[in-house]
Amino acid sequence: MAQTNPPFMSGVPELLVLRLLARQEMYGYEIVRAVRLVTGEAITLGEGVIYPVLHGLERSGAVRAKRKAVNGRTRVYYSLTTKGRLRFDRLTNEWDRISGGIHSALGDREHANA
Amino acid sequence: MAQTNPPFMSGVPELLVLRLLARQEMYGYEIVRAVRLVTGEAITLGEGVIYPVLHGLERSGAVRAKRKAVNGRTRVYYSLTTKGRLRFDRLTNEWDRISGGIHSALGDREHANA
DNA sequence: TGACATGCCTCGAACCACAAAGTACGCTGA
DNA sequence: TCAGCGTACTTTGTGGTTCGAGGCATGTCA
Repeated sequence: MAQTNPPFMSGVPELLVLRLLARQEMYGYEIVRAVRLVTGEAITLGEGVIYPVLHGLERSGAVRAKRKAVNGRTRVYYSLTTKGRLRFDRLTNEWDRISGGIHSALGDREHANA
Repeated sequence: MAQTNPPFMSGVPELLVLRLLARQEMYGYEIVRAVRLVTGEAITLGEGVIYPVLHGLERSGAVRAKRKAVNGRTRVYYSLTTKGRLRFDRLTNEWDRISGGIHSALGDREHANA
């Protein structure tokens, strides 16, 4: 049912969340919409994906949570810690390595029609 | 132990196998070494990854297997079917979409240091 | 005889992305 | 007053997938 493990998406939610939080602190619902924006509509992540990622990152000390009351509503703002910054750098390198490798492999696509 | 679900690797083995077989027929062990080569050492896939992928692709009709005796050893050569060709095209589009989205999101990395 | 490369295969574990649904609040309009 | 909608956070269950380790067999070379 849940079309799980779609191709090429492992690790991507975490990378995108870290990327957004590297720029500025944000809250979950905001991140959900921001992901669509910054990826040019190419990637959409539901709340069921974002919140667990956020909680996992907080548990591992990569982000810090701060509750704020806005319009009588409570929002949980997340910001990157030094540890999160490191994790983001490491993940980015990893992404560059993998996507670079695949780019090489896909290479000259016109020659693929053997 | 088995460091499963490494970031950014879901769907990648299948894509690479299809890519190699789109060029020419190959056997499992050969594919293992070829992956290292065509990705510029960026990606290494063990036999424990390649063989299950091959079997899955065969089961779904994307590749055809042909046994050949070479030097008294039996090799199983795999070649792409029309169905496999379609699957490869679809996966490639998917890869372009996702990697493009991430590229946009990562965008100007110097501005990431908020 | 032993060691090593080739070649195919299986197994179990852990991880994690996802959809769906549930809770709750505040605003607006009828 | 009540319905409906957008915001905001959360939990649950599922299942697909990669991965390391290792088993088995053959051929070659020393």
